[in-house]
Amino acid sequence: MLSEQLIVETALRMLREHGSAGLSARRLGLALDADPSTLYRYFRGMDDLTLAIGDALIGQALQGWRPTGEWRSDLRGLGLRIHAVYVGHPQAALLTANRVTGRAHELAADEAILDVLRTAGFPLPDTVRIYQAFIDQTLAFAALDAASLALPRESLSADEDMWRSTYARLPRTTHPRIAEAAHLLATRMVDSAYPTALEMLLDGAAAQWEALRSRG
Amino acid sequence: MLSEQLIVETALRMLREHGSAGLSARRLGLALDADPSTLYRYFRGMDDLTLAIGDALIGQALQGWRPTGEWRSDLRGLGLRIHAVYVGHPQAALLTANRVTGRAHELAADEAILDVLRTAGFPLPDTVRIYQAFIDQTLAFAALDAASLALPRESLSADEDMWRSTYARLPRTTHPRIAEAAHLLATRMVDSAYPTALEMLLDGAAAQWEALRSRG
DNA sequence: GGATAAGGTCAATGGTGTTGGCATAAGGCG
DNA sequence: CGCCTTATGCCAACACCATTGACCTTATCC
Repeated sequence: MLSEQLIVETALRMLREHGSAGLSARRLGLALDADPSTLYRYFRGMDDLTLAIGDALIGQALQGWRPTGEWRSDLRGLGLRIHAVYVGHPQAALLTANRVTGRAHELAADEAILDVLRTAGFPLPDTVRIYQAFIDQTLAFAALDAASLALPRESLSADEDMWRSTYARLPRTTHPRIAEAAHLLATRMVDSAYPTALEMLLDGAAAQWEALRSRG
Repeated sequence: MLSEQLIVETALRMLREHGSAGLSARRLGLALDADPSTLYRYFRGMDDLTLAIGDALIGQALQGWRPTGEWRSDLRGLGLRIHAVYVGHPQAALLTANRVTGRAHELAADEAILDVLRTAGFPLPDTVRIYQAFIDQTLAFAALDAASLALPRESLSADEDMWRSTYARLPRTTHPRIAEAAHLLATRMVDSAYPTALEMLLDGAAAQWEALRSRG
């Protein structure tokens, strides 16, 4: 009746509906119509469940992805996919974005990224360096963007209101620069800065590739 | 006897010593030799205390900073200072890096960044865009770098060990790319990728400044 | 048909944030 | 001086949390 997959799916749904503080063994058991202690038959604890949720996100990002052979568009696609899935599950992303799960889907993603770079002809040291910069930047922006999406709903303290209640009402005498920019800061971009940053990173990698190519 | 500042300082010390899960109202009260409920005379709740901790970090980063008038080095200095303070308090950074406190020091930091750009002659829309990219990138990397420093100590699950126990032992048949890179991945950089990414962002801003200057 | 093991329940333990009521002490003011 | 107000701290309690060990089905294999 119960299964690891069903539990993870239910947990993801609860995170979406009740916020990242709404996930607890008790509530999860209630949603599954099972005793909370039952969950410990499938996971060592809530932390283990958290890692499983994170791995499910990565798996969802990689689903259906196939390398094209053009390393730049492949990396772009992988980064945007991972970022999109995390932003699509903000509460879950907050819990998992900075964890190393070591589970199947995460390993597959790392293998895929490394394979794209190696197949393109990058030497091993450069591959590892680019890989680290690429995955770190992707997850860092994913976590930040997820946080701004997840926090307003989860808590009534609502950081979002801060922009209207505090920033927009600061007197020009004490904070002139914020005051003059208030109307622009209030309508702050919902679009993430990640795509731009990703393109800049790919530019750097391309320059390196050209340098290698010219030297032979 | 008690004071807001004393409570925040004690909380920072507890976070450093006992990890980010070791901060609780009860333990904090114990460390201050006061009843947990006393804390609610100074803060609306633990979330309010969290925001105060975050603002203390920003205040620490700005302490002693003065603008030189050269916008590029000013921004670089601000970014590196903020990043360094967050990485220096990893457990506290994890709790606060993606929150908007709306308190005095945060407002001062935002005012300082905006002032640097406006004084340099950037138009208002460009100023706001660069400001957002700059602060988001700084905080995103700060949070990610802090996470990798904070997690190993806080939990015995130790993501750090994952690299040795899992990644380094993957068979070449199923994960050839990880296997060949394992020795490089194991000795992964302790250095953050933030300085490089920051310089790239400043490059972009400089290019924009040149374009504005050539047009008049 | 009986042993074995898996899957689920129950009750209990020790932790958490938070609240309301009560005590005490300090300071302002007639 | 005496009183009143306000601030500050303590105590007891509430509702929630993760986790565990003992128990009870139920199905499956030999």
